[in-house]
Amino acid sequence: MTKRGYHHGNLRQALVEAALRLIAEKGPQGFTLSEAAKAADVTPAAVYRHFTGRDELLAEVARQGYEIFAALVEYAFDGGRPSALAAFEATGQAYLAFARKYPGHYMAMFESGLNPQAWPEMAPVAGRARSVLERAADGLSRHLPEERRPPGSMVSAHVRAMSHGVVELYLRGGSASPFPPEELLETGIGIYLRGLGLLPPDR
Amino acid sequence: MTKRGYHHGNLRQALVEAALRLIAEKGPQGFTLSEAAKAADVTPAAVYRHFTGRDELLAEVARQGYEIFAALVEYAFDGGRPSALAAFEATGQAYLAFARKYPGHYMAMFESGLNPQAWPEMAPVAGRARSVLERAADGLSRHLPEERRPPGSMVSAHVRAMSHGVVELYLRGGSASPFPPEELLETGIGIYLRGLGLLPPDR
DNA sequence: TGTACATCAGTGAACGCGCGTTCACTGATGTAC
DNA sequence: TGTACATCAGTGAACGCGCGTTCACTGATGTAC
Repeated sequence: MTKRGYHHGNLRQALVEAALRLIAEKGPQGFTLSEAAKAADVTPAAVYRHFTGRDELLAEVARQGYEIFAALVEYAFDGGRPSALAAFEATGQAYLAFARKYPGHYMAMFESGLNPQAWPEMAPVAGRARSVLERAADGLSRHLPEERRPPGSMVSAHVRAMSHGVVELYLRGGSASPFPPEELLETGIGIYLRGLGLLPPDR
Repeated sequence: MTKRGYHHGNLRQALVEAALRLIAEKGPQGFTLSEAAKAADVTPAAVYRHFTGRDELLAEVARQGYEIFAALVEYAFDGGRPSALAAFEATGQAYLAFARKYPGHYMAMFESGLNPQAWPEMAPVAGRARSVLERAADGLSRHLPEERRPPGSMVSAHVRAMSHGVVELYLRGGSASPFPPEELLETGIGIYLRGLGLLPPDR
């Protein structure tokens, strides 16, 4: 079933995976084309058979990350059990779990500084994940009285911001905190949803 | 009043300021000692009269950033008007304003990946800003009934996470949002404080 | 099945570049008398 | 005020390194007959 190509086999994907490991280790800025090539047991020049250069390889890593992330989020909401609210509450945790489980993808997506719009293959995939989150948030806020119903795009931006902040400061970074990142995020989002009126005011 | 040194004047600070501009332009990873030297009209080797190397220069930039940030936060809370709550609400905005006004400092502090603990001159200053925020949060949560009173260190971590997330995703990053970062953060923190019970449930 | 040929993935050497860092030096500044 | 000397901030050249990228090539694989 594994169709081997001419020489190496599937060098393209092997390079992506090597890059993934390197990015997770040293960050997206520390990742180099040459090292990725070496890790795939290949000359740097060979990379140019599959990518136009360093940046396109990095962009492909990010693109695959968005693919995985979008699938994850879609699945979480399609099977939104026991309730849409509970599923949405889990969003932040999904974000955090993704950052833990796919650090290379996460860094390429959110810490590399590359602009999704500049890579035509990446933009639509990135948009998909975002739109799922927004629709879920829209669905939720419909339970609120109209006069204090923030748009779904705002709610999902809030949750995304807090999740990303926790990842960068307390999962990744040196910022010490007496609380594990998961707890920090769970409590933070809980308080936020209570503030929205989606959870009862007392415990 | 401006005491000129031997040749250049105050090269040490001139280098810090050159670095600041470069970091703001290209990020902390893109900043190089050689370019900073050139921007200060000096040979790269001259840098070694004032710093042990590239990383120490970067660390000094971050240290000065923490100094400014700590002063800013301290001032905001000492004159906490019209109320401690209002002052605390403004915390996030102060964070965001700092990121806008001092982008080079901000990046050196939070995006360079350097560990404050590794730089003895930096750690205490970094700790000062954090402790002010925590004490302010502690003061606030004392208004809450004991059974739902999260520790100040948790509340300030939540606010810090959301602020940082907004900066990275919506101020800095390419993530488009229909809302300006300031609005996103103000609404986010408002909802959060409402969830804490520090603001009335309705508008 | 066997042979001649076309394709093209990966090689190996080379390029120009900018990096951080070192070192012996030089010459402007500060100081002692 | 003038002179001899000490200091030390900044110079200029050099280093070894790894980077991304290019190019003519080679030889394993696929294909036509």
